[in-house]
Amino acid sequence: MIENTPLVRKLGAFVALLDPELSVLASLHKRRRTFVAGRDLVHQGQSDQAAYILASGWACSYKLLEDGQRQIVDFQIPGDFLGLRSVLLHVSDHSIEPVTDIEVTEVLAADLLKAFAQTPRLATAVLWAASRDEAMVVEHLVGVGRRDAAERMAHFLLELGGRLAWVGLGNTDGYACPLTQYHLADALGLSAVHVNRVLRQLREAGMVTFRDGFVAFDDYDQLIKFAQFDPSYMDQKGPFLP
Amino acid sequence: MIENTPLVRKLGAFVALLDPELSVLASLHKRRRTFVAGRDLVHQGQSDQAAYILASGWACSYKLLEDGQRQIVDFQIPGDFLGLRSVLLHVSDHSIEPVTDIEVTEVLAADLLKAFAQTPRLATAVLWAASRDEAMVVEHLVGVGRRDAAERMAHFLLELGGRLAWVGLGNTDGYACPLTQYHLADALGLSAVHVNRVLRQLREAGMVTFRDGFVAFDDYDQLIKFAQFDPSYMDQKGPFLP
DNA sequence: CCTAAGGACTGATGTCGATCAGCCCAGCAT
DNA sequence: ATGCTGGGCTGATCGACATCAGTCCTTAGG
Repeated sequence: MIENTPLVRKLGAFVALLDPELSVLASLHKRRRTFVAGRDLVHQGQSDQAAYILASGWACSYKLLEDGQRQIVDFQIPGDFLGLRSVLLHVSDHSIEPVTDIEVTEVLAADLLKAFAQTPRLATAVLWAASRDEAMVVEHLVGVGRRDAAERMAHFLLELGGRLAWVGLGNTDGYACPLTQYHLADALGLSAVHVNRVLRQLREAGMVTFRDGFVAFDDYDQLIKFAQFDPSYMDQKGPFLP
Repeated sequence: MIENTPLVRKLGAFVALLDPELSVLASLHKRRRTFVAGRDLVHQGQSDQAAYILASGWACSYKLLEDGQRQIVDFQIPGDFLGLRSVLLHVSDHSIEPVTDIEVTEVLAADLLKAFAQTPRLATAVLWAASRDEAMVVEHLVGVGRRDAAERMAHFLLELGGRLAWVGLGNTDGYACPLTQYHLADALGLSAVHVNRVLRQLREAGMVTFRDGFVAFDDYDQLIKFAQFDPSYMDQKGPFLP
């Protein structure tokens, strides 16, 4: 029997992966490595030979400005690629920090490109996955550009919840969330102080409570409405490349 | 002789395209169509069977919020895909508006997927191109999240200049730019009023002048420094998939 | 010829969120 | 037991940018 990793689940949503593809995919999983929370595994500007697939834990990718400010671009949860773009572009345009201790499997650039050459359907599947990730970055951009702090926070917590539900780590009641308020601030383009106030505001409005590493949706429907959250772009469609 | 379109030039930067790939690419170019400025060619929520490759003119992709605000995610210039993500994800999560009258060639979803299956290297090349585009959206996100209005504007104008230079439509002196101040506002997450003030400020500082559809870099080096612009992520690397 | 409309531009006023300057608590190390 | 550190939390002040309310100019249309 072929293994059923988070990645296989993710890609399988787009193309019905056949045995040859699955075995190529399995052959990619090389060394298993672990990293401790807080110590970057990739630095901006570094040129990389390997990408990783996140097996457990949370990470975030971010960019640093010269004045020391940082913008978190995305959080990665199990099943996500780390540093795929770095490999394709030959150099990392961002840094990656584990939010918690994490486990990853290493994928060598050469192996990945070879795998694409051998199994075009796999390349298409990865392209699709990358598109979904990009759609999320775009949504993030819209939030930072055009939503006020509270809407932005609400939207962010909902999206994260959707992604987690998606890999079995959450539901409409809530989810475990190891992020600090500083992480939220850097992701949402706010100050940590203001993040705190906004969280209080949402809590007092009876919509979400984020406390002790747990996000609880107190009134899911109201929150969706408040955030103008459109769940459709996160819908899982069945495979359409047979 | 195989044709040399902007797209071929773009993809050729990553993989050395061979004759079979080039002919598959050529076979993608189906109907040629034109659209007039201002009338959307793709609507948010619409499900699409076709993507386009922009042959001439400028377009922009944007998302609309319920309250009527809009965020422009990216501008497309000749050689760029329009709506590639819509095709891959089966539904468009954004709208596309031609900024000027444009010419495009249509690419049918089915043809594209078939082309990927036949020529894996082409799929890899498109994945690479998509990664570069995503890197740009990420940079955009950083700007909107963490830079003040003037830096944001400066950075944006430089990046656009880089992309245009890249397809032969500009250089370090400046470039023709059909955008209105409203476009800039919607792209940068500012009000049109403030865009105007910021442009004045940059002009009076002797860095850039944007006037009458033309962006002139008055002091390129100073502007780069001011914007903390890192040109490296736009560097053209030679092909590395032989 | 006159009007309408879009785009650039400006001053006055208002507000959202940053910044500054702190307190409190839990866990951990000396 | 006593600091120290990281994270959560809070009030006061300040500033960047939005909003409002216009003017001016050019082009297009009746």
